[in-house]
Amino acid sequence: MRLNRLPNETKATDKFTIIDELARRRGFFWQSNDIYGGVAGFATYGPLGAKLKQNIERKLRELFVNKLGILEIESPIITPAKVFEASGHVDHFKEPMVECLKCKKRFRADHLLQEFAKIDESESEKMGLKELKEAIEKHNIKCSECGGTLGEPKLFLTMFKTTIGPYSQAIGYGRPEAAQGIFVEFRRLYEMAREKLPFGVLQIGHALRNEISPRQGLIRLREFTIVDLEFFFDPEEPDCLLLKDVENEKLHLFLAEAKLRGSEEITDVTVKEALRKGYIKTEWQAFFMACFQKLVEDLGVPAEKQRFIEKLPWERAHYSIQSFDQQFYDERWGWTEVSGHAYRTDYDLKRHMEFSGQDMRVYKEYEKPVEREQLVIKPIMARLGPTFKKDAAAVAKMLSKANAEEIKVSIEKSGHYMLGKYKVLPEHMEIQRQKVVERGRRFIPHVVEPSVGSDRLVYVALEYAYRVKDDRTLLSFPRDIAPIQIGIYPLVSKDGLPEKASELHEMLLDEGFIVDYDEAGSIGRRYARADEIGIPLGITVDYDTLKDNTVTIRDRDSWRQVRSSIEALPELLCKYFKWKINFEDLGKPFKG
RNA sequence: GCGGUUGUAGUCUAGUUUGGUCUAGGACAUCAGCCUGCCACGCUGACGACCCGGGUUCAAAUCCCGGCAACCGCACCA
Repeated sequence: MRLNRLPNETKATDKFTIIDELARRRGFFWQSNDIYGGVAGFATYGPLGAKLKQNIERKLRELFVNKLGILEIESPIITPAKVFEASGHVDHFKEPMVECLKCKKRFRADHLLQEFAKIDESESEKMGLKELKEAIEKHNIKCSECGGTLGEPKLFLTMFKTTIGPYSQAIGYGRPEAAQGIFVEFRRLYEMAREKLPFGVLQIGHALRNEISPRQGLIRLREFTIVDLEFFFDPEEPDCLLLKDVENEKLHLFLAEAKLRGSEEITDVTVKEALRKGYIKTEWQAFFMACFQKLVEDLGVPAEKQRFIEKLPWERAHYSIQSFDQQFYDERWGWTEVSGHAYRTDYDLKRHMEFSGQDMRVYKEYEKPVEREQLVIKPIMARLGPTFKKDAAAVAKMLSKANAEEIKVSIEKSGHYMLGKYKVLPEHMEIQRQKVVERGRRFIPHVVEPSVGSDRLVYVALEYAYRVKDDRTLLSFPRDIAPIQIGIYPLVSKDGLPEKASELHEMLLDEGFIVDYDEAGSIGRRYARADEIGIPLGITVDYDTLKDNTVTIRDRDSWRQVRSSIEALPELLCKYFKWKINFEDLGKPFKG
């Protein structure tokens, strides 16, 4: 990611600062462990923030788990080292750094070699520390800032490492992504999906990344909540069954090809076009990108403030062959990631298959069994034995595994076949054409992975909800994510109004709404307080309520009011919060 | 990690240059009470802070050193 640069003197009143202050003051989030000075990269959610986050995650679950039938699991954060050795994280999730001995500037060792020694990326990535050191010395690379000598390259592993139990050799890592918790359970999950592809598994949970220098509040944390969705499909049947639902959605793509040209050109295409023109390699990936655009839109970010930026090959994670980052436009930080969309292919399952020895393949039956002729080599042990003696068994095994066509060609041409160091002759084997019936095939499913940071969604929702109206702050949350749904206020705190309002409060709580009761201060002040934490509706109990059991309902964003009877409230409010009706439908216009 | 700037109640801040009535002032918020008739009214009162640790000094919010944290820049960012 390239953050847009800001002028040196940032206005003290930019949105980030305001939201940071508001968040602390009203209890959305703040830096953890403050009484001990705090440490960067950890945040605590207060009562409102915790609720906001839950609501956003609930929305995500409604979309993916409830509507699309994606399976949700929950797996541990601490994971045995083996898992991340298999996943490639132990090798890749670290950065070789060198420090200039003179000016103390630090650089990525591999990047230096790419830049100054023209060693290509794939090569420099494979280098160990020694090789890096030697290469730096050989090419006489100096500090690009001050010309000073560079120190020893050192690796910085960005996973948190720990030991499991009292055994120091039992190494564990804090997971840097929730995805591996899904991959390692693939076999069971596949059974739970009734052994059918495609299917998806989602996990929402904490992940740990020991960032070198986290900043930007909720945007970059060392411990954060990640939502990983692994969607498994048959690479030979990559069609997305749900593409119809999104194919005409417009996506703003910032393609790698444009980036390479140094251009900031945005390609505006529909999902359908993006696939047809090959901008996005797999249908399911395009589908999820459209879903996430919609989701972020529903959190308050208009589509034109969003884009998908394609990662350049060397920017991509080790497991991905195509990645897009979903970004939103942030006033302070510029284009900022909310989600990543990686085509992980069969990388992870394949690696776990290799490292664990467990079969991660699925079996798919053909519609009709396929009959085909196959050349089969049958070793004749009676002849192999006398020729190869104690190696005979090994030769026979190799022979059965070898490419039959190749052997046949070789034997027809030269009368023998070289099987490694063994020379095998026609008499050692029988070459047969066999009819083979194949009823299905085994393969490792491919995976597209949308991955999103909950904390970033919370931040984006806050930033885009922030408004100032008549010098008053309000958080204009979409009504379905607002931490508190309804405020109940007696117009004045006397003459029985508080009692009546409390009754209404109890009643709405009983109906399952999240309701706040407030009788402190003037009515205007209470409205203002409520606006600042984004309560969508305010219900005021006044003197008429005592007479005819009606109340006023106030809209946070327009400050308009309608009047409605108390009995009608539960149903009306329920519909309102499900977006079935609008504010005006809640009652008759009212002028206070 | 480096460099620059900074660190005073829940929040924003005055005071730091030139050490001393600073027992640290104000505003907003919060709480208690009065008031209240639809958009931060007013009044009375209460709660509440010098980032942490050393040092210099008769005396430190103020000066010095170290740590921590934040912001900005560099670097990093699957």
